[in-house]
Amino acid sequence: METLRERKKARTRDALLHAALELFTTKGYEQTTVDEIAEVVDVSQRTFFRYFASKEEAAFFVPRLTETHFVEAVRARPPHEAPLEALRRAVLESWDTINEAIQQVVPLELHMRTYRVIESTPALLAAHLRRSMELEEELARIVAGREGLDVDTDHRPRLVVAVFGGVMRVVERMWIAGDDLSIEAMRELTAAHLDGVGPALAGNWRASQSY
Amino acid sequence: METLRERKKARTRDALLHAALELFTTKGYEQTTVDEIAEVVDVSQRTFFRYFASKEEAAFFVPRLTETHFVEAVRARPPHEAPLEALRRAVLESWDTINEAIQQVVPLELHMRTYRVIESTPALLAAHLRRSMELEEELARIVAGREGLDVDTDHRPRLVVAVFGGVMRVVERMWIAGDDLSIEAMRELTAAHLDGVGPALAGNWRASQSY
DNA sequence: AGGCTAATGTCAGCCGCTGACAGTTGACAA
DNA sequence: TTGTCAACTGTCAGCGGCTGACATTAGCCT
Repeated sequence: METLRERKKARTRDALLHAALELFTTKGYEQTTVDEIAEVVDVSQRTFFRYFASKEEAAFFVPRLTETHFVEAVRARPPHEAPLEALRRAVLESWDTINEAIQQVVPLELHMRTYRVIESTPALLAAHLRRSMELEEELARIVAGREGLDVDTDHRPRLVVAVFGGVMRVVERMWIAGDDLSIEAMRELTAAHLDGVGPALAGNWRASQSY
Repeated sequence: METLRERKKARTRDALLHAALELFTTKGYEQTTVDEIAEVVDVSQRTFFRYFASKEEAAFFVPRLTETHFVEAVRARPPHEAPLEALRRAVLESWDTINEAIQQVVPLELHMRTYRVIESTPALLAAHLRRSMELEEELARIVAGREGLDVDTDHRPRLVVAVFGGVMRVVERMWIAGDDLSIEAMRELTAAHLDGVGPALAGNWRASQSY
């Protein structure tokens, strides 16, 4: 059974998150002060920083959820799949199942708008890229593990992951720039672009020699 | 002939830059306050911000020089070279000629140490990655221009550039992590790694079909 | 009911950064 | 050389993100 205190905390956090994203997407990230966010929820500014380590963290709360969701999907892939194939299936699969997880926290449409803000706000874009880099490092280790390789001596895991990450970033930008902000549109873009690079890199590593 | 006023300005800027980098590399970027930097040079904090738009900008002053140097080297490459080949030659070439340009502003060794700070300071790393992304966009357009392609319809320019950028970032990290901080070491790492990926992507585009 | 602890508010303060205004110093012509 | 103009600088006041310390409130548990 969930205690009252816990429910209250969850409600405050959700309210803060919702207020923050709503303000970010309407008046812009930089134009929004933490005081404003706190005022909407009617708590002190100090309380905001007890829930979120920084203003930035509020913007990235949902993206963090989708990340862990995706990484788990990658780990769950059968080991016989080629690396890029496993990554590909994991993204597409997680796109399908992430919706409900997101919507329990924030309206999907608000999340979409937030992505646009992230991409168009220099400070947030920078943070996003750094996080992507950390994610790629994690993925490289997973891929290396699947293939029985050492990520420090064999560079191929990092290479595929880098290519994969590069494609995903391009897809993100196209999705955000386009009109259709639906998950289906994202699915299609992802599939099409990954199919494009696939042939160039999806060879059977275990049989081929390294470079 | 250079006026006294201009010389004074240049001297102040150099002093601020030097003091900033020296402090960043000894006590760390976050631990260094702008007041401290200004105090070393014996100017007001306000003056610092008249020379550098932000504390960050001081850290990236020299990197910005090397960037423009490199981009110009790429533009100068003969158009018959394949894209990746042109990029490869441009980096290696600019490594050789950038030294003097740097040393006119800051001791080379201080610049090296600064790179380590950038890579190990989250906020700086994030800014560095964002700048890399902007640079890749510029390079993609240059490559597309050379090949007579439209960067918005044909994704191959962005792909090579992304791969190139990915390799360069890996090389940067290895160089910084290693003991040999010389330009020669950087040259070797760059050459070796680019030779590795080359074969996989250096085909003759104009003859081959797009995917 | 009352003690314990988690959650919150308040306050003071640091740091990055900016606008406004005044004072100083170099440039340049009369 | 001197006086005028423009550039450079210092000072000050203030905003916004963020933090530590301490007091207060509110839920939990016996």
